[in-house]
This record gives sequence, C-alpha cells and structure tokens, in this order.
Amino acid sequence: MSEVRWLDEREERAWRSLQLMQMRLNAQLARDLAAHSELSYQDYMVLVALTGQAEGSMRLFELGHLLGWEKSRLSHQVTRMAERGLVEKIKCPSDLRGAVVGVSAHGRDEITAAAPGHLEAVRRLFIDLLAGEQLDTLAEVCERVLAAVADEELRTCPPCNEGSALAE
Amino acid sequence: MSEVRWLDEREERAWRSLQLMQMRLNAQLARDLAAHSELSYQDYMVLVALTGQAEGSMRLFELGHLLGWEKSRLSHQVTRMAERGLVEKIKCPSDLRGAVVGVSAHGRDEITAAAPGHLEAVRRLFIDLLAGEQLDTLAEVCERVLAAVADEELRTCPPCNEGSALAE
DNA sequence: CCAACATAGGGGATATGTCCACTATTCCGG
DNA sequence: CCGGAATAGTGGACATATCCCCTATGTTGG
Repeated sequence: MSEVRWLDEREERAWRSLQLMQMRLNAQLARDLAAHSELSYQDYMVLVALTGQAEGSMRLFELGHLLGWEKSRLSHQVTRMAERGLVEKIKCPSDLRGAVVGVSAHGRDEITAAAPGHLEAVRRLFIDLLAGEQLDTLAEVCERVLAAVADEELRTCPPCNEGSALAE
Repeated sequence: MSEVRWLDEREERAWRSLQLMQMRLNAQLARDLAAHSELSYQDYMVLVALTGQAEGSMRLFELGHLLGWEKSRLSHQVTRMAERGLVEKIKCPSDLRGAVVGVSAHGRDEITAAAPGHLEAVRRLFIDLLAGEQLDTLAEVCERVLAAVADEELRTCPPCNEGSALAE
C-alpha cells in the first residue's frame, strides 16, 4: 500500500510513556507486595477474584474470564497456589470436565493481610495522582483499545479463517 | 492509621481497564509480531533502540537506560539475540568492564521487514483510536505516575535506608 | 443412539523475567 | 599511590507465561 506512517512526536510520547509506565508501575507494585507479603502480584489477583465471590470459590474457566487470563496460564498458576495451600481445587460435581477453585483459610489470611498495603500503594502511585476526569479519560481510552483488540482477536485467531473467499 | 480506602466505582473502572488493556494489547502486538516475523516483542524493542543510533550500536548500560530495563534482563536478552545472530557484542576498548552491542546485518534485515507491520498494528489497535487530546492526557498521566514510581524507587531500595535516625 | 464438534482443564517444552551473588574495572578521597 | 566505594556486566536459580497438543466430558443434529 502506502509507505509507512511513523509516529510523530505526540504519538511517540504517549506510546512510549505508556509502555514505560506499565513496566515500572507493575514492577514497583509487585516488589511492594513481595516485600510485605508472601504473595506475588498474580497470587493477589487470583485471591481478590475468589474472595469477591459469595462462596469464595468459582469454576476455573469463570476465574479465567474474570481475570482475562488464558486457561493454561491459570491452570499453572492455580496448581502452584494449591501446592502452597493458598487455594483448594476440587472436581466439579455437575460437570465432570471441570474444576472449582476456592480460597483456603490460609489464602484468606494472606489476602486480608496484604490488601491494605497494596491498595495504599495503588493509591500512592496511581489513583491519587490523577484528577477525576483523567481517570475517566483513561478508562475511555482503555475500553476503546480493548474493544479493538477483542475485535482483532476474533478476526485473526479462532475458527474464522474459513468460509470467506477473500482469504489471504 | 485509618481504615482502608477501597476504590470507588470510577477508580475501579480506570484501574481495571488499564490493567486489562496492558495485558491484551501487549499480547496481541506480540502475537502479531511473532506471526509476521522471527522477532519477539523484546527483540523488536532492542533492535529499534539500536537502529535509532547513528552507528547502530551503543553501550549495554545505555541501552538499558533507554529501554528502562534492568541490567540482568538486558544481559540475558542480548546474549540470546547474539546467539541468533541479531546483534553483535564486543568488549568496549575504552572501558574494560563494558560491552558494546551493535545490530548485525541480519538484525537490520529483520527489523526492516517487521517494522511496517508492527507500526500498522500499533496504529490500528492504539494510536489511531485516540484523539489528540486523549494522547496528551494519557502522556501526562503516565509521566506523572512514572515520576511517582521513580521517587518511590529511590526512597525504597538503593543505599538510602541508612544515615537517617527515622529508620523503621 | 451416534458421530462430530465444542468446552474444560492439564501439562511439557521453551522463552522470558527477577533476584542475587559474583567478577572485573574504574573512580575517588586522602 | 592505595583502599574502599561505585559501576558494568555475567550467569545461576527460580518464578512465570506461552505455545501447543492431549484427555475427558458435554452437546447436538440426524
């Protein structure tokens, strides 16, 4: 088609600072969590999701959807967490293919102890630095991008590449 | 101190969508790159940085600063890339501790072939979805957060924890 | 009822990231 | 000039993520 449209200064600034922020912010939050608890950031996210459920448990695939993780990642993660006694995994009685993960007492203790500190860090390093409209703009931006990504995922990977004559 | 200040709906929305976007967008860009080239996203970033230099090479630690990577991560990455012939690493004559990394001809070919497609993906999934002011707001937000993180990194990790009587 | 297909989950191989300890130099104050 | 700090980079151990294939179940149209 046409020649490449490189990023101009404005675009470059936004794109670069976003990528840097992602890396640094996540790294700092993870370090903070590791320093004040036995939980990794990923452990934390899993436990938050589980404790957000009324019964403290849910089907594996539901958890995956909630977190937006691939099934394999989640499977490995849950296996590791189960080995450490943070969660429990049992076969689902109503669907023999499936499994149900639940927080254990130990997991509850850990998340209860870690949450306040983590939340403070999130506020200190992110939320409290931003004005309300900035939060909203950010959310709009992210949601717009997420929609585009979801769209592209659909068009690219699943069983879509058949049926149409305009194949590549 | 006081009790925990949980995130309200607005804050939650921004924080959650940001985290989701990070994950999905990066994953999609990486998949896209992998599908159309032999380069991982990390390879790509290293090569972009190097080809951005006049001589196509730079000191390892400069590269690390430019990318914002830890030295160890960079060392591993460059070693792997050198094994694949994408870059070359030589001892620095003027500082015997150091090393200089340079793009190889092969590396140049790869990045030249991959860049247009990747850039298009970045535009399709991110840049072109946003209005100019959104880009600016985003950049401001990210830079603000980055400053706070850098600040906290300074206060927390390096050789700071000594000298003051107000130790923990 | 059965054959195809879809869905839930597991797990190995491999790539990557982080922590940390270690070596080799260079820099600097006295 | 020397001894102690800072700097540059390496690499092992381990945690994590992804790709991709495998099994076991459900589901559904004939």
